[in-house]
Amino acid sequence: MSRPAGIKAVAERALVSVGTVSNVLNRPDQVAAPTRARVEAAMRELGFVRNSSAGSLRAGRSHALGLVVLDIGNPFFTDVARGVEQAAAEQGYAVLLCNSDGSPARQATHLRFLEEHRVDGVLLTPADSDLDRVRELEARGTSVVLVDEAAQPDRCSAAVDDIRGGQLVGEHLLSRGRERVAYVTGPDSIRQCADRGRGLEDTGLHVRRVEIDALTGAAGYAAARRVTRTDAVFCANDVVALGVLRALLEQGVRVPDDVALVGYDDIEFAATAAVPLTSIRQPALQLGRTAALMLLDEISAPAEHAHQQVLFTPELVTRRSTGG
Amino acid sequence: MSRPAGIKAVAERALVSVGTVSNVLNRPDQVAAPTRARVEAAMRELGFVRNSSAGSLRAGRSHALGLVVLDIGNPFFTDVARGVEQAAAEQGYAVLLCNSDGSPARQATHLRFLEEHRVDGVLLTPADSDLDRVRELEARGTSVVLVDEAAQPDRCSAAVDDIRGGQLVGEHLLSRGRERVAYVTGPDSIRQCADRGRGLEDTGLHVRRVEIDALTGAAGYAAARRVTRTDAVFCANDVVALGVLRALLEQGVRVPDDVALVGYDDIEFAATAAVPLTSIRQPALQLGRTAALMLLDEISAPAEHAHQQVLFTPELVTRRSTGG
DNA sequence: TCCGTGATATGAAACGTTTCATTTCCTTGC
DNA sequence: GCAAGGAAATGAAACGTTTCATATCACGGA
Repeated sequence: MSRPAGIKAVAERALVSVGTVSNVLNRPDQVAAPTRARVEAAMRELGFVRNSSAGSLRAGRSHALGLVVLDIGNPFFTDVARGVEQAAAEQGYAVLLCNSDGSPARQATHLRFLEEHRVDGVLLTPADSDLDRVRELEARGTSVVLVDEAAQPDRCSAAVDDIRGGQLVGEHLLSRGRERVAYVTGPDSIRQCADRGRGLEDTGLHVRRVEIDALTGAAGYAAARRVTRTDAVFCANDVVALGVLRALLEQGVRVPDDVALVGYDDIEFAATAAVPLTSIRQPALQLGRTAALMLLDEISAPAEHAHQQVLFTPELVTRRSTGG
Repeated sequence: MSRPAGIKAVAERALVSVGTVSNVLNRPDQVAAPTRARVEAAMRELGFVRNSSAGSLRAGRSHALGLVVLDIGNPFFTDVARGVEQAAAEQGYAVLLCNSDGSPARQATHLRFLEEHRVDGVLLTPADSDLDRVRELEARGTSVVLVDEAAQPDRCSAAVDDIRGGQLVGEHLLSRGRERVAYVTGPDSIRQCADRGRGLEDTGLHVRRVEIDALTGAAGYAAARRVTRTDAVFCANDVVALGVLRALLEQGVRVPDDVALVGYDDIEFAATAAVPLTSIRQPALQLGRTAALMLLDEISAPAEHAHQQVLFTPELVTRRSTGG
């Protein structure tokens, strides 16, 4: 299997120099129409496919962005990814999508991979409160924008106010007369979990933490057994909440009569749940879009670029799981 | 911003040749321990990160696979992706994940992107019954394995028997005494949709097709209005079914008393739905794994490789939406 | 003493682009 | 008839690796 036809073979067939073929590829308007037509014909005939390795090696940029999300199984993040891809595509950038599944080790592996591929910038939902690797990445020249995580002034970020989200939940539960709430959440090293809990506690509710090691439906299902003597359960996200819901219903617990239940993210499936789920809506698509636009701005004009920390406001969506 | 340190800078600092540095990277056991240590130290000190563009340019392979899925928003496909990534990682391959969203145009864009990146192979869930682009890809030397789609003997594939899945649904509905079923589905150009419908009709049920243009919850919700005079609804997948379910409940239709409802894929959220959903379970993870293994086998030993068409069998999971 | 051998290390060529200084060829105005 | 200028095309260098034929060295055996 010989190597596929390159720019050189195309040049020979079209009777032009390789420089001209490259120009057809990258600055078509600087090539006379008939020449261009000849080159394009040659490309078609030879089945030419540009080798982007060679291109980015020489050019020093790849026209690709990296996106590392926390959990590709969570519809919230697929929406974020969609937003990123939209914005990137509009400017001719491709997106390499990676899933850390909340593991710092996998995150590190992916960042390394993206850096080896010389992506022009990285969008990261950190799985790790320790941003040293991110700083190293930046030190070597790769721009990083944090997604769903607020940053210091030395970096761009787009996030949603999780503390406020937690408060919204707390206030809502209080208004429904609930006072003893269990908070089913991941480890505090996941900032979203910590902040939502903090917001909840801000409202003065009596909160008991029930920690799980993965934000999955299965983990939520299993954790439901540990939820006792409460009149409300708040889960760090909807996926977990739906797992908890299933367990509660199987145990014969009435929702919301015995226990109110609140999730987070307002994923599509929250509305179709056995008991439609009260949740916190986040502008996922816009979060991704905004983050990508900031990154692209930084990439295209590093000099004039000013770092920005955008903070979106979450929104309470009440449904039957808290009494509708 | 100067370019990051390369193999050459490392070589200078460690007082060895570039060849030796490359050996440390690729054949560490052929380098004497003290030399290797010196080189590794130099790498650390310079913050060396290998440039994979240069590597794959020269080597002719990228140690990366491409995966194009139909719908990243469907948990079924994220499970497939997980299976693929697992298998790939075990053999030191990375996976570039792309989402066609069912659009042939987006699929074509992604295939082009993957080819330009010279991935060593592609896993594809076709958005398009026309496989000409795939054949071109293969003709230029990229192996392709079809996922969730049965192939001819000239290509590997891993799929689940969708006709059988449709039959399972039909038989089940008949056993529950339902006779007039609406099939809410995407265009027949999506083979999964066509086959599941065919299987359903095989059982002799009276089937009325209700076509939607995207397999989303929203489309299902909207389509529910067009479902009339039936005692059962079968949806091409669970995401759609959950949308239909929401609409039915809002309309005051009782499920399953008035209308039985069946989905497909058995995604996690099917079990926690307002009315837990009868569905067809598919071995998503294993599907991805198997496909990836076949692809990797073809890549590593093209000569001995024999194409295989694996067909998994789907499984009916009955829940309350069809009377439990 | 000398040769053969195996373990290490070397250095230059090659991979397929992009870039840019230069050349070639036409137009245009005087 | 000629210079100036612009448009179009050229060709060689460079990007950072991998690979491979070759060089170097130490050691054991004859």
